[in-house]
Amino acid sequence: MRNVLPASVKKGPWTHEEDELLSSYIAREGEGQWQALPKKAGLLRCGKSCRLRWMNYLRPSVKRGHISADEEDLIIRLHRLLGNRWSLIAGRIPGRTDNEIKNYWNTHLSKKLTSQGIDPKTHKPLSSPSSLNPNHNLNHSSSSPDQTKTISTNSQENISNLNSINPHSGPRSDDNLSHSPDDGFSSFLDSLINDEMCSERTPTAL
DNA sequence: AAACGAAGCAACCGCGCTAAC
DNA sequence: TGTTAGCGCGGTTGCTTCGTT
Repeated sequence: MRNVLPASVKKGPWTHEEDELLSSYIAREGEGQWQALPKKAGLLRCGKSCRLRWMNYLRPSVKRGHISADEEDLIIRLHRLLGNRWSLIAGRIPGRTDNEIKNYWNTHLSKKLTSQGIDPKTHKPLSSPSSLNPNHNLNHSSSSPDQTKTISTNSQENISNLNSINPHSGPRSDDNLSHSPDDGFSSFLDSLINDEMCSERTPTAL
């Protein structure tokens, strides 16, 4: 019933012409109506593919390229707080998309933390008994299906707090790249990040 | 210079949530 | 109240590029 695509729907890498069609259509008509968009824009893509392409690549506010040390540090802190909630993390880093952050984490940061002796899932020392989980004794088996579903205890606690503050559908954010720094959710997240920074500097304060 | 493997990244897939009917 | 369609998210896949032998 869902996602039944006509055989003519194109897949694979986007061409420059397709990008132009999509960008010009959204410039004229705006975002939304993704299911109807491909037909109206003259694209042989599914709506999902169009949305993804726009969100992750074509949108003017998307900042592509090198991730700075500050951004990297922020990603690590946010991941410690939120776990694999990439859209939430992306929402705190202007111009970065959830997909980009997810990829960067999987290809760079998880390895970096591991090389530093830190479990990238729990953010605890790999040698610490508390970080040992019977489900993932083999730290290098990154392709293990259950590994990706695991969220640290700290993260889960924080997420439950976040959900209670942000009651509309928990992890969802209306716009990954837009910010509303005045709302309670955002303030709460800021305070969590600050707490993290303080506790790192004074570990005994825990 | 060619072959091979590893790493990086764009894109796809499946699922869950929500709003509309 | 139940069903359906649309949207968005996280996980995974597969292609491309880069590095090593």
